[in-house]
Amino acid sequence: MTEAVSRPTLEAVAARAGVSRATVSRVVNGGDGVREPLAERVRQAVEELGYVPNQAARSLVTRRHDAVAVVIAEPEARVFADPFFARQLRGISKELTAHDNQLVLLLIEGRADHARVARYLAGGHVDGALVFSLHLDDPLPELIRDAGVPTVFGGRPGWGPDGAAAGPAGGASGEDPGVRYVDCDNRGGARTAVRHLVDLGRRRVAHIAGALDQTSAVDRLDGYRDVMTDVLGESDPRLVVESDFTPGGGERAMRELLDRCPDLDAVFAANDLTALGALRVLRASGRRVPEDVAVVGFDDMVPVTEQADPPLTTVRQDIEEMGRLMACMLLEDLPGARERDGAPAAWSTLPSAVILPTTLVRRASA
Amino acid sequence: MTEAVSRPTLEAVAARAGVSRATVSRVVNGGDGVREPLAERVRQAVEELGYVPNQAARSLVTRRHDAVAVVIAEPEARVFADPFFARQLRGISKELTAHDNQLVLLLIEGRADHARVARYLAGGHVDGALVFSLHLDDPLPELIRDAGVPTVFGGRPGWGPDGAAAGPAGGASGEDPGVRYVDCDNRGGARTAVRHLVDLGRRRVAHIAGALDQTSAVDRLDGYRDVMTDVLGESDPRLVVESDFTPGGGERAMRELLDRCPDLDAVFAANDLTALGALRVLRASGRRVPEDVAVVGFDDMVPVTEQADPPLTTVRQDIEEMGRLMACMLLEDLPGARERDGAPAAWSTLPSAVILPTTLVRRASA
DNA sequence: TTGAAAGCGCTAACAT
DNA sequence: ATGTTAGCGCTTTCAA
Repeated sequence: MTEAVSRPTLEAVAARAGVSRATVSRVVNGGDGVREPLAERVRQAVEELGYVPNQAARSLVTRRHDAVAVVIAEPEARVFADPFFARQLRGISKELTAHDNQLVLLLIEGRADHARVARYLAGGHVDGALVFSLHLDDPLPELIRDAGVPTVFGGRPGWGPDGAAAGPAGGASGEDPGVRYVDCDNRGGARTAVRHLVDLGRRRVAHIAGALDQTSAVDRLDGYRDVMTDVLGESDPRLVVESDFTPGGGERAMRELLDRCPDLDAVFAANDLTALGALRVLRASGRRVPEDVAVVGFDDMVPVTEQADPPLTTVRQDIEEMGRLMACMLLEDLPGARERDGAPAAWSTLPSAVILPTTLVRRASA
Repeated sequence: MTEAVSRPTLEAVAARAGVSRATVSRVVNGGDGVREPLAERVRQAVEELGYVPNQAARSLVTRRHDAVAVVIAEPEARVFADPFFARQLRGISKELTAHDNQLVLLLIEGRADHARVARYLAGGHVDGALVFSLHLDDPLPELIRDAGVPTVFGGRPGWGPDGAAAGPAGGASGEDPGVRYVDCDNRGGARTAVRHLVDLGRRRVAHIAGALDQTSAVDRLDGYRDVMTDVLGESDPRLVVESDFTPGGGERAMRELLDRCPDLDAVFAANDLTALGALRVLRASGRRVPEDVAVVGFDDMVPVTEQADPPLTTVRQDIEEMGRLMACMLLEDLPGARERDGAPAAWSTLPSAVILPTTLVRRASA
């Protein structure tokens, strides 16, 4: 193995530049308070020696790591079917990179991993955490709170006092004000979708819900119910089936729905993948989409929606932006954020929760 | 912000247990050479104080980080469409976790990021690197070599002397023996796929190749050609189109092929996503699959292949296992690997390159 | 503005 | 088997 030979230290650079370690340190960390000719000599030496600071030594004294953990707690299935996480990661990565922070990925596979992750976070190896895919019974939030690590959640956490999402225009809901999260306007997006179906003249609108132990699924269901009761005075429970955000689940749910209500004329699926499954079953049942049954999805995973047959009308959320914002929020919470980025007078602090808007993307299915 | 108060140090534990720091250190790191009653007292103290070792301090002296970088160099498109990376990451994560190593994710977006990543790796922040998705002109390998970090590649790197993959049964090809990588038997898998089509009686077998700046695409093309020349004495170049591993690319390629050779009776696509696009165009053109045109994909991304219409016959590779093996190989290269895992006498070293077998999964499309 | 010196928390020789 | 001690490479008072 090519073993890295011992890297040059501050000491070495100092010697070469003929200054003290302290001076080199100053130059390396922004160079305030070092006169130009000297600073230049130091930079020279750094360059020539190929000096790179030893992060461990630095962390030891600063107690900062410039690293953030990303915790993904999705047990199996969905992570693979769904480009969702790849997208979020991309957004997060961009933002972290821009601020010279590293991304430590923590994937949770099973029960034992919760403890492992909690220990890691509590161990002070990272400056903060970005946590995804919380399920209602998830032990993680509490463990994290105990760990005392600054944290931002992806998606509204479910343990808050209320089960209601924010209104269409965004703004934090009535949660524990300390909890920071980024989410899209699930409820509002769902309303838009269902309203669209209603505007198309559909009245027997079914909903294939996501896994209801996740707030996104709950909020979308609520949005669906909002419009249905608004329009019809009630929401027929037979038109709702809980599923799991996967194509296979979508198929099963669609069969169930057709069984119960063969005369349904529209379906709002909790996400695009579910819609895909529904589409297949509808086709197999001899129904035409959208003529007989109109279908709307959620997410707008472009490769999925555009390749669907027919191309899927759906509610778009900007997933990458959500990731970026999560990272942004977290970085803001970290000590030293302000100084490090040359933030001017108007240092605008993000609110405790950010709800991104959604938009309806019309394609052929509805 | 809930700010973590200063954690207990070794010193504190030592004081509480009434022993020296060295003794505590020994117990914490495996506890060899500490008599039981004492060791127990130390464990008590650790427990009571909730002591967690400071990784920075430890790294500073051991020069190890118990962290591995995963570098994904896919510019855009594919990462999102394809659950491929999620799967590999899962495999890697499992193996690293099992050996108490952390996963630092480095996503490469553009040209500037190469330098950033190289600097990071050279900076000695991680013990090793797992690198994916190399393209032929990629500057990364060289930068990494210079960085002197132990590295394992995902997929055969393209800069070696030969352009040929290993034989069907696996084994390293004639590369620089120092380069370590894990790949599936792309060429053999392609052969199996095309042979299957030929066995079905097809003779006008087309191939939609992947991006030919990646060895996986080249190897699959080679496998295709192997069989075609074997069966027909030649491989008609008009039956091959280069594409990009995406559904959209698959569509375009399929149209092109139908244009050139309307009488083709089979298609071997470089991956499942490409096959998906091809399927759509074939259907749109009024051709039945598999009656008129048989289609075979590559990868076996189950959510894709099973949901395809008709379900896709494909070549399966065990992606998660590839990830696991990559991590395994890297860990092996790291100093101290042997001692840390209680490896017995027969410490079997993985070969420099591992080629995993593929299997044909028959579904409805061929 | 620059330098000297004191640690940060830990491991690993070396003593005992 | 256990304790003592000397750093690992860096930042950060404090003096000059």
